[in-house]
Amino acid sequence: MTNEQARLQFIERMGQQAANDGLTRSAGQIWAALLLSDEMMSSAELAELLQITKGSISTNVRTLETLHIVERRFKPGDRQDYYAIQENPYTALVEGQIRRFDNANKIVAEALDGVRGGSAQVKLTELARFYQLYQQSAVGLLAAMKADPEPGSS
Amino acid sequence: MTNEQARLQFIERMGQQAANDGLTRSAGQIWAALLLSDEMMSSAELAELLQITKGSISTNVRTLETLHIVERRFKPGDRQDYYAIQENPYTALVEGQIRRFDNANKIVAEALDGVRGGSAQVKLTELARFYQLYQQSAVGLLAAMKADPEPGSS
DNA sequence: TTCAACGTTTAATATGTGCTGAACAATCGC
DNA sequence: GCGATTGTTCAGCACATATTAAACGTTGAA
Repeated sequence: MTNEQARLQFIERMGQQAANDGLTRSAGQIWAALLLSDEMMSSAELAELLQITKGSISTNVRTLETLHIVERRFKPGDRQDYYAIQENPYTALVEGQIRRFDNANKIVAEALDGVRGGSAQVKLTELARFYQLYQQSAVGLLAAMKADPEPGSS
Repeated sequence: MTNEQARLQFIERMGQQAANDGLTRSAGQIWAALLLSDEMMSSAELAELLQITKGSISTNVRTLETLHIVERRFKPGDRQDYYAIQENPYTALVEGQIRRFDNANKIVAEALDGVRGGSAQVKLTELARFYQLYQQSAVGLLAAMKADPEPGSS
């Protein structure tokens, strides 16, 4: 398999994977393209490479920005916006997951407050325990990632 | 808030949460209803409580079965199928997540094999490292859950 | 055998969502 | 100011998916 084929395949697979994780296929493809690129890329370049309209690039890049995966950069004297992968993109993802566990914990805690009944209490407590363990695990992961920042060569 | 209101609210919220996690709203509602119920429930009971047709109950219960969250039970001399939450429903969820990380790792590993180019190698290695750390975290969580099986009272 | 009850499957419908293409706003060079 | 370039927004369309309603197969009782 040529270098080019490997790149296109990776872009396609990241698109599929993103679509399974709540993002859009285009967002995953943009992510992959920026991972593979040595330089930051303009939206025109992304649109040409991925065969996506600039409108879709705009919206998808915005969601990747809010997820702190992609950041917008500028070249002096150049009106175009450029995009690149952020410095530590994955800590933000784990932090987002932790926030979601917070929400889940709230739901279960409120249910435990208001619901009476024998085995329901038991099973809700099990569910709450699961969410708490999962959250602790995510917090530990985040700490490990921050302790070992994988200092990006450059 | 009455006991009944708290139950309905929990069912509704679990439905929303499930819809955000790749399941359907109905699947989340069935899950919640079985969590709250002291006894196992028939599909007729579920359909009546959740206002869902028996067809939808059938398909959604099947997906919950394949996820090892719900199991099908029978009463002697009763032709109806009954459903209940499985014994340790959450270990199976973590195991599923671990399998998904396996897949992600494969994608990145193959990309690392085939892609040449300066910073791409670095960033792909970072991504691989992230997936590996995340997977280790999930494996640790699974071990913790199995070590502390939260022996369901009864 | 016949009928009733139950679970499954499937076609049709409804609903949500992503993408496109065009209109719009903003900015820079001339 | 004017035209060109760029990013954003939005209506319309296309597609995927969940739900329903009905048909079907199966099973058990009379």
